[in-house]
Amino acid sequence: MNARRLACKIVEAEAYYGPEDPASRARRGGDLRKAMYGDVGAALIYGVHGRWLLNIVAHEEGGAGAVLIRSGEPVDGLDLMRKLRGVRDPRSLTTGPGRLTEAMAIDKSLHGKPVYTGDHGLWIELGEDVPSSLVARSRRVGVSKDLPTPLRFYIKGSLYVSRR
DNA sequence: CGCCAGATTGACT
DNA sequence: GTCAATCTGGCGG
Repeated sequence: MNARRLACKIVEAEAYYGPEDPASRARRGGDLRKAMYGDVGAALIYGVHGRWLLNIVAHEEGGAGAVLIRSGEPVDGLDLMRKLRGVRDPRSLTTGPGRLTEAMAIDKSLHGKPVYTGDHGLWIELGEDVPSSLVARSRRVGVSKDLPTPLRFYIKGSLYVSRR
């Protein structure tokens, strides 16, 4: 096992659509908008409130959108995560979008990289199947202008979900 | 170049 | 529960 590998299981995510979504960054201009229309499966990383947030570009042909990775359950490299975060409690390591990126050493340098290959330091693998009975949904967290549709998905009962 | 909103967090009452 | 520090990207001048 590679001591430098940092791994966690994604337990919480949110969907963001294109310009029709009032909370979407595709609504504004610039590089973020371009990225949301760009290659599906690319990491989309941007800063808010002094933190980095990890998204994966996801949309239909010709559309725009992304999935925000909000929370994870630490799997590998806990010691290094503790060092990066400066806390010991596993629940405060990767629980929350800003905490997750800090614990996993994710920053803007990984922006635009595809997450389905591992040759640049960041990748996502398929894990075990999660029965849909274990997936709960709610409205998005921290969004000032949310859609009426619940677009946050998380694993029911997981201790590593940011909000219950 | 300055202003300001924001998909957050941690400290505090 | 409340509140302010944080800093990047977008946008106006």
